[in-house]
Amino acid sequence: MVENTYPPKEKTDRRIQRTRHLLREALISLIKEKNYEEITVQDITERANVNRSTFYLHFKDKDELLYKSMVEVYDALAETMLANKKEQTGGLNLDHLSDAADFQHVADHAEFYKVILSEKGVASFVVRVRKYLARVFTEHILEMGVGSAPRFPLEAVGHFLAGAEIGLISWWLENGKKQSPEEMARMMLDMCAFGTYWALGVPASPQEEAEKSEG
Amino acid sequence: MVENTYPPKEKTDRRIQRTRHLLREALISLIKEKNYEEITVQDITERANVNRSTFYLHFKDKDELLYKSMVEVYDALAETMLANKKEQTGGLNLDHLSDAADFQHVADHAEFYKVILSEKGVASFVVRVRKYLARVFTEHILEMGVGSAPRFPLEAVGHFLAGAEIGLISWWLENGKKQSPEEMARMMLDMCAFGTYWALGVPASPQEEAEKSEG
DNA sequence: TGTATAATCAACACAGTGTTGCATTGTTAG
DNA sequence: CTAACAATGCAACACTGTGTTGATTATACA
Repeated sequence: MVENTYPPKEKTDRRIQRTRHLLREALISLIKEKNYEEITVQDITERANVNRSTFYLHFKDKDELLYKSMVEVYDALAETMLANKKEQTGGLNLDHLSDAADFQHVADHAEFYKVILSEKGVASFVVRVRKYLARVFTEHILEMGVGSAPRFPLEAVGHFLAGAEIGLISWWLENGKKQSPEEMARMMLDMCAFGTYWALGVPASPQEEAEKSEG
Repeated sequence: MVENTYPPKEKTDRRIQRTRHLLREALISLIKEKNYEEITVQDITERANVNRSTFYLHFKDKDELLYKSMVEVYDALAETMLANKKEQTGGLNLDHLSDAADFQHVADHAEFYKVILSEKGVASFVVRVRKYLARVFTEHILEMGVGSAPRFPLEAVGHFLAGAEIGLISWWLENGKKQSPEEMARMMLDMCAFGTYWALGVPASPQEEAEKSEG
């Protein structure tokens, strides 16, 4: 009897699991030491203690290895945010935009994100995540029902939020994750909702308050 | 007589200028077509119509070529922001944080930034710019004199702002720079000062307003 | 125009790649 | 437990790109 499941299981053999895991770990471990671009397949297989030809049985090249690792994390992120969205019950508001769930997700994959968001990291992944976040934020803003007169293009706001979140996350990871995911979510939410003047405990300058009430 | 100037002029010879310019342009042009990592020195010299060995008379490898191109832009950015800072006269406020000058700088180097911030771009440059912006923002916040009780670590706010600005810039460039630098600066400033609710023309939710006034 | 020096060209050893055929080992199903 | 077979190890291959060299040609500048 054929199982005919999708995605195909195919990973039953422990050797496959073991090899792929070793290669993945070796790559992550190497990215900590040198730029991704400088890493060779030889380096990876050497560290993984796997024959070089075996590498090619599993991956086309090192990019595919990285890509498949990324997709795994990326899918987990998407899943996290989707699940988070579904449990929303009416009364949508910006709270959702930075529910602790996404910071929790980052914490769960801290090592991966720390490496990949660093100077030694991979541009394509960061940009992809930023675009993904921007899309999610923008869609959510739409569902929230914006007021009669949004002052700026919604997409711009989405990208602003996405960039800001990545900025916060990078700072968080580089400084040893001293805050809890909940604290980080609160930071994100508060700064988005009330602005940075408020976050700093500084009153907005007079002319700006004037502009605000006139607008 | 020895000139002994610093930095050394050395670029008097037109041949040098010409060659380096050709190589730089070739690299930028190639990044538009394929990932930076896939580009070879051969590709670059071929497109620049320069002998491969000539390349090595000027640069150690393609990383150095890119790095020197980056530094040029990066220095220009730093200079822009420093000049901008100096002409501030008392009454510091967040306005400075996104004076149109930096968006103007990006506009002046639009092609470079568009490529380098894209999926095909270079992680190290983006991270470096983000960190630089975060530092500038944080320092400025300090000089501004924060209130007695900043609610979050100042560095976190700095990284939030830096990420947000990069998010906005990326969106701007990807969408064909339809806004003027001044419009972009206004977006950045307003969203930072008043928050995204305000930017969207949506009132903050009641419990948040309560939290705000209690804080 | 003369001279310094930049660019070209051909050739080199060397790194890493991607693939192959065959031997060896480990896993799983029966 | 054992047989079948799938995954891995191993050695060798052609190929591409690198970084350097020495001799030669082209050109900028004074």
